[in-house]
Amino acid sequence: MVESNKEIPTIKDVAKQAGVSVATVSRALNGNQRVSAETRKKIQQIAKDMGYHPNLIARSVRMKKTSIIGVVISTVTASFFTEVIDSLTELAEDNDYQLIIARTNENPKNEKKAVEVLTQQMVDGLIIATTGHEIDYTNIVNRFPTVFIDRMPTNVNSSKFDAVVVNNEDGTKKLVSFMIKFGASQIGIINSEVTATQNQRLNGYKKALQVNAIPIDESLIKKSQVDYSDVEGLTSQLLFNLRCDAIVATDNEILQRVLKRTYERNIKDIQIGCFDYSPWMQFIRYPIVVAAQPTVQIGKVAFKLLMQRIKNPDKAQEIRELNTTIKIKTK
Amino acid sequence: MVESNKEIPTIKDVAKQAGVSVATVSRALNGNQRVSAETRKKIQQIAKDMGYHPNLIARSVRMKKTSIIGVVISTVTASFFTEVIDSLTELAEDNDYQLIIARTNENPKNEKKAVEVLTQQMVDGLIIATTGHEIDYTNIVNRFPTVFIDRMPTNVNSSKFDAVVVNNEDGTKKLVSFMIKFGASQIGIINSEVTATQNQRLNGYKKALQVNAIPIDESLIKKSQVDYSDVEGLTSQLLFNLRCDAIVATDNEILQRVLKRTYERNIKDIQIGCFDYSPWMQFIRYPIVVAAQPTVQIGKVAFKLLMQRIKNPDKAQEIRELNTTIKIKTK
DNA sequence: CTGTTAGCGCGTTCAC
DNA sequence: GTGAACGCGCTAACAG
Repeated sequence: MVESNKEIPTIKDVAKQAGVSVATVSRALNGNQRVSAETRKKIQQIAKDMGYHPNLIARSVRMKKTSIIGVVISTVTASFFTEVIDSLTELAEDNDYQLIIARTNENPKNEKKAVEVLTQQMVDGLIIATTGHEIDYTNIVNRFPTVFIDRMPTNVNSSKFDAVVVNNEDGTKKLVSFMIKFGASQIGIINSEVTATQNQRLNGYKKALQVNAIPIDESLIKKSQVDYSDVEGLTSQLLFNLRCDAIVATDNEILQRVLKRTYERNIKDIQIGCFDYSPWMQFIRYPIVVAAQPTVQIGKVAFKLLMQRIKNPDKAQEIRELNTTIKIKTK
Repeated sequence: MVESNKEIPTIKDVAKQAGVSVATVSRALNGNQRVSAETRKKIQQIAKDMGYHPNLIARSVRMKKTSIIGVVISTVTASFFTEVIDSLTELAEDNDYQLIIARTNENPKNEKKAVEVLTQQMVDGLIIATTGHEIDYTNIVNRFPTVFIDRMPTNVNSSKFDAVVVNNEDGTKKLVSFMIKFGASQIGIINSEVTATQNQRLNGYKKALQVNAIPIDESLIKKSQVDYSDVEGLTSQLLFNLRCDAIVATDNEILQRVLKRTYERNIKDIQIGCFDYSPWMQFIRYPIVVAAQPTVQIGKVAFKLLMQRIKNPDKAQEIRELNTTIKIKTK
């Protein structure tokens, strides 16, 4: 067993080995300064031989730039967020940034803690999917370049931030209109009421009914518990008591529980509407209309806006609204 | 619009405001030293009023401890990895660590780059799902506490690392045995050959056949392209030319393409075997046997082993092998 | 072209 | 109990 040297060489070690000052090493390795080609070559060789790599943390405190972006999301296990993160990760790699991801599980306390830790880490910027529960982001956005995604903050007395959101209302509106076109007449909806997003989706449902001259029946509108424990029961109500021929599930957690019940009860004919496309949906028994969120695009726009604000913290605020795409599986 | 002060207060600012030295502020805020209760109270109050938070980056260079763990995985979009990451995130939160996640997309070049960047960030430890393509980790594991997950490194001349892997061979062996028990006799398998993991899964398939006295027919063993472009064609071969009544897909990417073809061709009776459970699987038309990997457990064990090695870098090597759990959907 | 000096923000001697 | 001085590893300013 080779007992390798555990010490990590510093710029000082390289300087000593090369018989020059640390400043010269720094310049030689960072390229952009004037150093004789000869000494540069020599220093590069020695650095390589010693396995020297600059300590990015030390550089960060000196440069007041960490090249780290803090990302705050609800959970990594939801496809919407994994896809956004995947998109952000790719952009980060291309631009030499690192991502630190924190999750809230929709709990404002976790969100506060997450933002606090990230700012203490001196991140160069923040990308946040806020729970929106009255957290005051005024000081944060004034000090750190910040882009909100998915949901707008509700309580910020500053315009020094950007945002990229999805037109959820329009999404459900298109969604439900398609379902009606495909023959649905008694359409139930189950949402979860946690976020503003969810309410927007409900509004879209109502608008679609209005546009199609279908009266809004409040008994067809169900809100589930935050832990989704009652979704299956609500599904039964919609199916059997209220004779629905179609159900809209406003997110995938709800959708899976709806399907669990309809499969159990061996329901053959029902139309399903939902948000957030997953490739698994093509194997579901029913016709299904999906409002797919532009996750990759959200990542791209958020990253771009963040880069711009990092470059110019006082630039004008930009709020971008993106649209969903409807995907249809007709049985 | 309130124009808030953009400057982030440092320990120096607090000291000046309180009329004490920075040393006293540091002591007062970090608790553990001897400071008069009076001045401590006062300093804490002032710090709070000023919105002071310690600069963790600066602290890191001083303490030679970043409280950051680097995680290297294949992709964030695969459920196996998201579940492991979710588990790790929870443990990190509980222990005041941050996670920086880098992805390889199974490309050794990306892996090398990722590890390089993370070590330059002076992470306190590494958790790595290596592509296993001959990367020499000797120097890395000698310098940084490292735990490998999912796959063992192939080329390390040191035992200063730990690992937690899954018994893939046993997984497929159990999986296929169940399929046989449920009536399958002509069982095809499609795997992707990229990683050692995949080969182990193939071996388990062969062992299961042996144990059940079914001759191994090499023509039923298919390896797909890395981009999975030929999976659907291979599925057709297994179905129509080779008359399979069961197909094993060694990961979810393959599985989805197999299903795509069987649905297209309106296949009614076929048995499916696969790795990595997803809740969506309960809505698939066919009987299905899944070897579920213990993702949460993998995260827990990996984190624990890492903590132990951080505490004692010279401790004895531990290689943990965990088992899959079989989940069955009988139509 | 290169070395010396200074300082980023912090925690820790070592005096008083 | 408190302050002055030092150093973590690095880059930038100023000399020469």
